[in-house]
Amino acid sequence: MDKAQVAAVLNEIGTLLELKGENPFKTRAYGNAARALEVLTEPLETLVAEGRLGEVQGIGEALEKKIAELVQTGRLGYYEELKGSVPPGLVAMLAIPGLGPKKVKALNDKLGVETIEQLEHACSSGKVAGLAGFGEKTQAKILEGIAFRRAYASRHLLSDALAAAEPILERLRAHPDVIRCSTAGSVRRFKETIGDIDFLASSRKPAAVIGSFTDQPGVLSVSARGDTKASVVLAGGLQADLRVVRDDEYPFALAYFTGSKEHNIVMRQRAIVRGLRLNEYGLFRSAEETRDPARRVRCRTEEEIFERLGLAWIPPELREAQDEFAAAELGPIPRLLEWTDLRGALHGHSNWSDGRHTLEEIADHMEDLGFEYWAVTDHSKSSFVAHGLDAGRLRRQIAAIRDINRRRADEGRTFRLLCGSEVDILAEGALDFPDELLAELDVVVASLHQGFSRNEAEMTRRLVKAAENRYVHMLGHLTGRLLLEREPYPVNTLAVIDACGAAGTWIELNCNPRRFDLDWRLWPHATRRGVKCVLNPDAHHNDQAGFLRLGAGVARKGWLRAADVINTLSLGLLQRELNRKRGRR
DNA sequence: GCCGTTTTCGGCCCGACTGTTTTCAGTCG
Repeated sequence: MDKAQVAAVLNEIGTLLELKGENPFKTRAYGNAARALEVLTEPLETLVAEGRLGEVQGIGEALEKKIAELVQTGRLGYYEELKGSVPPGLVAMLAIPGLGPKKVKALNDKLGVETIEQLEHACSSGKVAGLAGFGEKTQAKILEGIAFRRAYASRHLLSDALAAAEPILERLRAHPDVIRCSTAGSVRRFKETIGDIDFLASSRKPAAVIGSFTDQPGVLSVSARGDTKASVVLAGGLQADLRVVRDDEYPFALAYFTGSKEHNIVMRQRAIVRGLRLNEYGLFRSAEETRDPARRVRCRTEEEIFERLGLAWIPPELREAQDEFAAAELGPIPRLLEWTDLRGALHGHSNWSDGRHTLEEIADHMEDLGFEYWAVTDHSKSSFVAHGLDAGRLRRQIAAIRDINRRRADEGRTFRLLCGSEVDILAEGALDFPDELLAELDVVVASLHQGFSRNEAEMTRRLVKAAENRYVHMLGHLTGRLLLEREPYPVNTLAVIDACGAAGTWIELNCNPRRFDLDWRLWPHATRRGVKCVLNPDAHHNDQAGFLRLGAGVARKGWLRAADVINTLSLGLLQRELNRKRGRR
């Protein structure tokens, strides 16, 4: 079993233990261990084989044994026994708002409910309202939750959340009673998928701000509305929450509601060690009084809160309780990539394959946006559903691009299209075009589009072989995942990263919001191995140049700086790097 | 189940809200 599978089992054990009514700290330990595994940069098997698993923070004696059993045998007796003792439908019920482990357990114990369908039936017939601790409102809320779940997905793409958030934030900014406002939560942290959208505002008249929020266009229903807090459901099933605080509380509330939960826990622990107490209202000098402004440490910005806790300011994207505290203790966090650092992109499509626009339209649009270069990398012949190019059409496209560039040069314009291909990686890692043809191109992206059902060893071998080809500049969307749709194909990403490091091959961060592939969690490891990143929109339409802005936020989550990203280079320096891979000067 | 410059036991982040209660448990973020 690989670490992702082990982590999934540990998370599930945590959930199952919750449903059995176990000590909440024990159940949390499983979640913590799963998170610790996800960011390991050494192969899990190595740690297990060398008996060093216990050295990982969050993994003790008991979990070390359980994880070793999973890695070595692919099974865990404890897990199977536990799983057998809890009806699988109970886990699904936890996803219904208002239902936690205690209530689900009560429903199961007292009514024998084991599935969501049975729960719906029990609610409809009024049995749930009669239980101790339940009532009419809870029963109605459960029914509503079941219907909502059926109608909408529970998580959303970052791009959808941002598109919904921007007009709401504009409206807040324009409101006369709003002093400061921001998105918070996972949107502000640029998580690749989002549960709900959080907003924070400061005001002297919270009721007016709350009213404007719940009454705005696009709100389908209001699920909660208090004095300082409201929740609404937007079109598409997205939920949006607004908290309104006093302006002197704003920086504390912003830090608090940005999270992540795990990051906040460490922040609070740091406060406690310093004899302070941290919550969403402030940082306080007394352990007892947690609202009194007179005892609050004065901080006007998030920066000052971090400073008071012995830390440099941590950009929201990094607040995932991974390595940000260790880094922020040492001094300022390095300047992370900004999307405005990007000078162009190296993976995009035209209407020669499955893109929308002509070469001229692409050149004009990208030049207008201020880019210096843009690579056209249409599909190769094996991707026939995408109208992949054969050798003849590719050579004609090269000529067409050279012609466009020549005309621009004559007019004294510096923008250039680059000739490229997104060449298919075939079985056994062979490429869809011969090396002689690849050598005629400026840029080569190698990607997998077929044969996803091979096993991990084969998939890894194919990618490693492609990475070792001197004409391949980078691997495209390395794991093939489609967020909320399709899992990554099985591949040993660490081994592929190592091979890229050795061969000087770059790895793409595909900025299509359905992909964001390679995952941000792996970039710190890739950077340590000397692998450069390329931020690519994989654009099929000119509007998709905007994907680069989203991708830059995700790149920041991976601690990427401008120097780690190839397409921050000017055209001249880029061309030198493109040639260097091929052993040319 | 983990962890230790209060180290092998006794803690483990903390407050708001909701609905069900008559003093609070459960859920959520």
